[in-house]
Amino acid sequence: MVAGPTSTGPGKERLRLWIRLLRASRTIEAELRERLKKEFDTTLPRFDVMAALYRSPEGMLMSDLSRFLLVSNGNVTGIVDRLVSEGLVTRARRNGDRRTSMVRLTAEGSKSFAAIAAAHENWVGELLGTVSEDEARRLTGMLKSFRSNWEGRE
Amino acid sequence: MVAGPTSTGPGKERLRLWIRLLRASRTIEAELRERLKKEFDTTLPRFDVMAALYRSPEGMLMSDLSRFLLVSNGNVTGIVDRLVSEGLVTRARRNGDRRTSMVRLTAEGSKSFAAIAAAHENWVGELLGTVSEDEARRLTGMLKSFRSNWEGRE
DNA sequence: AGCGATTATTTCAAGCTTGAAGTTTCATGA
DNA sequence: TCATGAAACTTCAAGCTTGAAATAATCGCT
Repeated sequence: MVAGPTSTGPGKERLRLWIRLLRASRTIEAELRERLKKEFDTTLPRFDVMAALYRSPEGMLMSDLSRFLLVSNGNVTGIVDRLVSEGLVTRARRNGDRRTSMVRLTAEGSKSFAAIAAAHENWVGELLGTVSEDEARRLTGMLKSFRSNWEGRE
Repeated sequence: MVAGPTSTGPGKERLRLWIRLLRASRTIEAELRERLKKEFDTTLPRFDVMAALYRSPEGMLMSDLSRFLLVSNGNVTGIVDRLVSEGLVTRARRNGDRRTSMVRLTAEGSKSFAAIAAAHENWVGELLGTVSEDEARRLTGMLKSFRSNWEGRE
């Protein structure tokens, strides 16, 4: 996924884009992962789950989480298990539907996340520092239109 | 890594870009992974290693591979182990430095990769079909300049 | 020659990830 | 009511991933 196209031709331009896209996100992701580990002794998947929950104080279902984070159900189960055992989130059984449980940040989890998120935002600002504000806006715009087109496919 | 910034402000534009970048690459990556599995019964990491080797008929060292693919040494060991056991690549001990071995595609591996790569290129063309050729070129350009700035940091 | 540092690689534990199979609960229509 | 199917979730095996520790071979220096 990281090697480039070996020749020129019609479909090559998009392949080139894909390679670049992947290398950029892997590079940044690796750097963020390393810093999360070193500075906060946590991981990217845990951060992702906490970020989602932070936006939803009322809580989220397991299936909400997996849909939002673009990962499988079984995956979320494991990550939430670990977060629960660390006291950062809770699974609250509901009265209505006993199959489901609302996952929420604990007070400690919320406090912990706020601190990590602040550092995270600064890191991203630093790592993407060479991209100008204007360029960032244009890139974001293109990626956004890609996304909405994607969602509207059969 | 997938949730968005919750407020507006100075550093938010790059954070927004990062979120979009990550969601786009995860989306495409998931689709490619699924197709590689279904159509060719292989995985993205195996494909990546084979793609790197395909570009270097003379072979690559394990450390060349891990550097090129942006993954750890131990990681490559496992993937190459599996490719060797499938008869797709070989580890050739060298006369000179007995610590190292040249990893090469076998004839079967090379043939197999060529077929997969052709399908892969078509998939990427399809998945990024909504991005115009011109947009693709501009996006690639921005990502390329990000990359070269990145490499030039201390 | 020999010793300490460096380099290339493997091994390992812990955690992430998927997809498939299994469990429990709910909804629906005969 | 109650069976049948759908929905929410968990479990599991296999593979990916990292970072640290262990091995082995080479290099540089005296």
